[in-house]
Amino acid sequence: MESGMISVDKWSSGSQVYFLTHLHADHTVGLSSTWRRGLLYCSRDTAKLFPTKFPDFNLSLIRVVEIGCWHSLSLVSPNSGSATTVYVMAIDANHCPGSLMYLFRGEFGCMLYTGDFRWEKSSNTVEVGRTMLLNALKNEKLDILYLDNTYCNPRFSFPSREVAAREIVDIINAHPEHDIIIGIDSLGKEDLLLYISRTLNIKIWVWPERLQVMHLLGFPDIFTTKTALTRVRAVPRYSFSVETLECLNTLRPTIGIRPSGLPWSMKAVKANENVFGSSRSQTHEPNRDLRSAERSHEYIYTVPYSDHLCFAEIQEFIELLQPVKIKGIVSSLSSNIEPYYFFRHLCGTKQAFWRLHQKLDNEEKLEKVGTVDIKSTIPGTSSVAGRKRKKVQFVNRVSLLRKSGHGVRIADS
DNA sequence: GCGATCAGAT
DNA sequence: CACATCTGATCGC
Repeated sequence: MESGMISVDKWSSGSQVYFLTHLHADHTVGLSSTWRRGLLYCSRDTAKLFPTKFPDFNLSLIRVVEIGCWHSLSLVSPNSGSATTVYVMAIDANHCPGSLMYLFRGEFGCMLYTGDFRWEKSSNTVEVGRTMLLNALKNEKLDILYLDNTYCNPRFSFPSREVAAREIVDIINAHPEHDIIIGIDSLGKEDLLLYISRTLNIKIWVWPERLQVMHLLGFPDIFTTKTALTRVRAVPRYSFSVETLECLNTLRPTIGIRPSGLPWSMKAVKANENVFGSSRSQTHEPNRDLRSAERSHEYIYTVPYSDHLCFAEIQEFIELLQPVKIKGIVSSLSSNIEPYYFFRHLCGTKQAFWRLHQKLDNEEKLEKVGTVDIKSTIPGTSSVAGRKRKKVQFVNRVSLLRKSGHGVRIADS
């Protein structure tokens, strides 16, 4: 029977209340202007932006969750059918404007749903979030951690956004006579644009809808839709291509910058090929020596500016919280796998629990993550050939899982 | 005809 | 190869 209490980033029916971590499109699949399944909890910034994405949404269904304090929800226990109270605290997820993680406490125990997040040592937001989490958990164990496992593989090593932003400014400074275009999405990377603007004392062009988002979020007046005012333009990522750059270069010398992308993963694969063999005694620091910006094309620079945490940050986060159990919130075709594949040894209590489940998980993994590159993660694992045979036959199932997207229903009966 | 869902491209 | 998003096709009402 499907009768849950709480859904996070999941919009099929059957829950009493619904939580949204942030407003990126892949987390709102199933939400629409005609929503009427129940109350929707989100951050203040997310609530502000809501009407731009869902114009006719019934705003009386939205509840703003303030960061850093416990809120109580009166719900019905799916087990007993009687009233029960659930407590929730929101923490800044440091992913995009308005993004939150949610810490829940109730009859089901204590669980944290991170949503997409970044966890940089150097970040003040992270420092605040760390304190909030530790205070909120105090002497209580975290039963389940729903984790952003987007980059949960040692191959994913990249610098803080602060470092990446400096690299981008360096690239711009190295092209004083060029126009610059930067590919961004409809939400996110605002801090990068602010940093560029402040450092170079220059305005940033954005497209009109994006300017409206900036205004709604209360960013300083450094964004403009007037092309003549600046040589730096932030453009929708989908309109950013080799063809675009080649076309622009027939008019004016122009370079494109892509914050995020693949070169760091390719390099990291080479650099870390054997890393897992010794990784249990070794920490994975973000690679500071590697010059990470890469010229992937005559006019295009790709810089590892990521709004998701890297592998080393995942490790730190798990060591901090020592959850009993971890579940990844992202399923991917090939390059990441279930977090406890790497971090089982860092989980709280109940080693027997893990031993028991490891066998099941290994079998399950073949089905869920059929195309994972075993060689680059655990060299020398036996029966690799057997796993590879499974690879093809599970591709369809993996892609189904992938389409199912993010989100979870908590405390199903 | 419209929204929801999916496949494919970027 | 990753993410997040757009376009266009298809499905269901």
